[in-house]
Amino acid sequence: MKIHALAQRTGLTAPTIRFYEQEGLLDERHVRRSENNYRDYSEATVEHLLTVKKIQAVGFTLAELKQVIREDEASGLPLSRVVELLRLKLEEIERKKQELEQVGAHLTLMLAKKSALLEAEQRGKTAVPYRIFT
Amino acid sequence: MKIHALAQRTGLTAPTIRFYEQEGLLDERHVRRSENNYRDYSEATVEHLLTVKKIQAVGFTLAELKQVIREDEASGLPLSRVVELLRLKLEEIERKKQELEQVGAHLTLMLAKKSALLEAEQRGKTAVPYRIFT
DNA sequence: ATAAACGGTAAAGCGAACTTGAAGGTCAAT
DNA sequence: ATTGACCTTCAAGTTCGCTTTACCGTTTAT
Repeated sequence: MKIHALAQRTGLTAPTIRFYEQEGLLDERHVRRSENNYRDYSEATVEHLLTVKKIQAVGFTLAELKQVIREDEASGLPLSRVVELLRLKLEEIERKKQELEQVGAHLTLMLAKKSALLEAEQRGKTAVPYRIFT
Repeated sequence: MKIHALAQRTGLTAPTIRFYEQEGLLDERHVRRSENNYRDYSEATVEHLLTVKKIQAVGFTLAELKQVIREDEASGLPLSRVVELLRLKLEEIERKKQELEQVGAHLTLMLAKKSALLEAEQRGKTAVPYRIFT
């Protein structure tokens, strides 16, 4: 399978796949070349890249992914380690969510204040002095 | 007030303040120079930068901020416009939160599956074949 | 035979928000 | 007078995940 076919199958683009290779997200067996120096992929690579996409989709960065792949190549990545990594990432996501919640709450407050002010202004027809965003 | 003092007061660094100036986040009256060509700031700039920080903290980018500052300089930024901007940003934050929620849900599922597998493995003492992260 | 479609490489660009580095001028204290 | 702290500018580097550009070789179809 040549690179554009693989791209089709995985929903990535050819440059992205080359970039992933360069970044070490594909190990030796996924980087075979045919006579003409074209990259030649197997079904296994389709699987591999789909897995990469999944892991990325749940919030892992490419650097973390690379690390995981290397750990797996080296020692087979025990299940307990996978569970640990998932737990850590889940905590990270939760933290981010909370941050957003706080920002949202803050924004909601600001909005309420400004809306009230706006209504007062419209009712009283007199411009109320205020600061932008405070 | 010289730049490091301002940095102290605002919790920013001097390079960041210079960068903000360069990016147009400080208008003329915040960019005075004294004899020796050192930047010389007033209390008003402390206020201004703290406001910038606040707006940034609720999710506006520097580019958006710059835009807001320019609108305000030009036409005084009507309250109705501020309300509109806040509303839009709040929607954006909500969207991001939902994304994180979906990712979190997905991660939770993966974690549950792997945890179950891990327990089975420990109980049965026989390594269960599995794929990392699937 | 030739043109389109595909493959290859290397390097640069993007956007966001800064940080860091190089190379120098100024000021306060000893 | 000299050290060290602080100021200046301009340019380049950082991180992330790609995309784009430029330029070249190969294969396939007509």
